[in-house]
Amino acid sequence: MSKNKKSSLGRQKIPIEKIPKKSHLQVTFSKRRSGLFKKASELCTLCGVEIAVVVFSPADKAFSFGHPEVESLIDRYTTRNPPQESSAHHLVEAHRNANVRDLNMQLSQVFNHLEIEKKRGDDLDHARKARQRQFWWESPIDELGLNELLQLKASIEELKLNIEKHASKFMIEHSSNIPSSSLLGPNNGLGPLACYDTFENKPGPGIGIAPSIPNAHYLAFRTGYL
Amino acid sequence: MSKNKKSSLGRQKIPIEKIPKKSHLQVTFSKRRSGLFKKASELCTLCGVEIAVVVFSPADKAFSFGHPEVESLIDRYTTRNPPQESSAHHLVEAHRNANVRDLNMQLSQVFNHLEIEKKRGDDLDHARKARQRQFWWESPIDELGLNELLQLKASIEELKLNIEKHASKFMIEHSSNIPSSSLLGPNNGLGPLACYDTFENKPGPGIGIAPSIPNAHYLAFRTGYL
DNA sequence: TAGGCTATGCTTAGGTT
DNA sequence: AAACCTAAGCATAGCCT
Repeated sequence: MSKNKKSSLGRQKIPIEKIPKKSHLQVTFSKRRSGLFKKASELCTLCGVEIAVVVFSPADKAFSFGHPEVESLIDRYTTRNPPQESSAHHLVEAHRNANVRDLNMQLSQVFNHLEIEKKRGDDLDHARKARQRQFWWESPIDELGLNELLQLKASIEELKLNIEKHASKFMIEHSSNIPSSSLLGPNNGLGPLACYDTFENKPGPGIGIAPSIPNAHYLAFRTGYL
Repeated sequence: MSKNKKSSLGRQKIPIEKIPKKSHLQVTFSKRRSGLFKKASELCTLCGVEIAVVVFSPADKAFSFGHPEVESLIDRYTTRNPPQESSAHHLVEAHRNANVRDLNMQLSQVFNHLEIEKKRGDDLDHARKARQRQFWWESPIDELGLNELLQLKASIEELKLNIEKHASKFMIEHSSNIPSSSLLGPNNGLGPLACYDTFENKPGPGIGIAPSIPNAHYLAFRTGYL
């Protein structure tokens, strides 16, 4: 932010000769390669011509750019294929289109995958944030107000009773012949929890960020978070 | 030359799309082709790499640049990239007219984005799974075994007591002058929960997925999930 | 490693010859 | 067409994150 010190000297002229420093060379190769490909693609688009570029990196890795496809252009170059309307050309053309479609397909697939992944990420993130908002009673206890504490206590009492019922049911089912219905009624185990619904959706007056009141069902028995 | 009229407007921006006017197109093709070859040769020299460029003009004439030679590089390229057209037949017709430059760019961009989103999704998902593993008692109650139920009940009883204490503390602090320490001791509110540590890390025998036992501290007072 | 930034050097659109 | 001119637009070297 000083006025007398430039943050950069800007582009400096370099001699067109082999760059001695490896790291430097690597950066230049990367930048100029993409620049070259961009120029090729622009020429391609502006003039509607077909271009293939193949570059072997310093590490001998092959990079290529081609419209339509490197292979078909190479083919055409080596065989000096005349254009238009010949059956051979139809094959080449078909191959070319096939490659274009292949690229399109890859793009579609990857794009779809991206959409899915993005949505998944968004959902997970949103759910996490919602959780933090919804389950305020899981905050440190010292941050809870009296109202929240009392509600939490009530919920927990109900929860405890429910746990006891289920424990009893469990013991009965696994240690005697007394049918559980005789103790617990026809409920399937979720039924008893219905009573906790009265705790639901009751706004918490003490805390602004609390959109709802905890209920024992959610506290311990919600099946999933995301 | 006149003093109030510039001899040239200089380079003007043009959209990267097919040039409609033939004469313009021809000039541009010529200029940009030589520019492209120059760029290629510079990259060649600067980085000591091998490059082949093949361009078919609008009149379908072949121009090429190559170091060392186009043919040898083509040879090298083709031997390393066995042509695969098996996937070519699964392709969608809809996008066949899109230009490859855009597709390549989109593909790269989308792919990069995908990598980022996927990693984000994986992280969130992993955290969620870790949660589910850690807080097994939040599974549906019917999936808990007797042992888990009993432990849960015990934890909840302790939790309830703790809640009551805090509620009392809260009421006292907000309605009288009696210091909370006289009722709760010097603990900061988290202290009393330490006793629940005995519940920790005791493997639940009934459920294979239960790596730990709940304790009231975690059950209600953990501050974050991810 | 990859991207972003900035100031220059380089390329090139639009003319003219 | 091809060669040259001008100046605006782009590419990119060096630095930083």
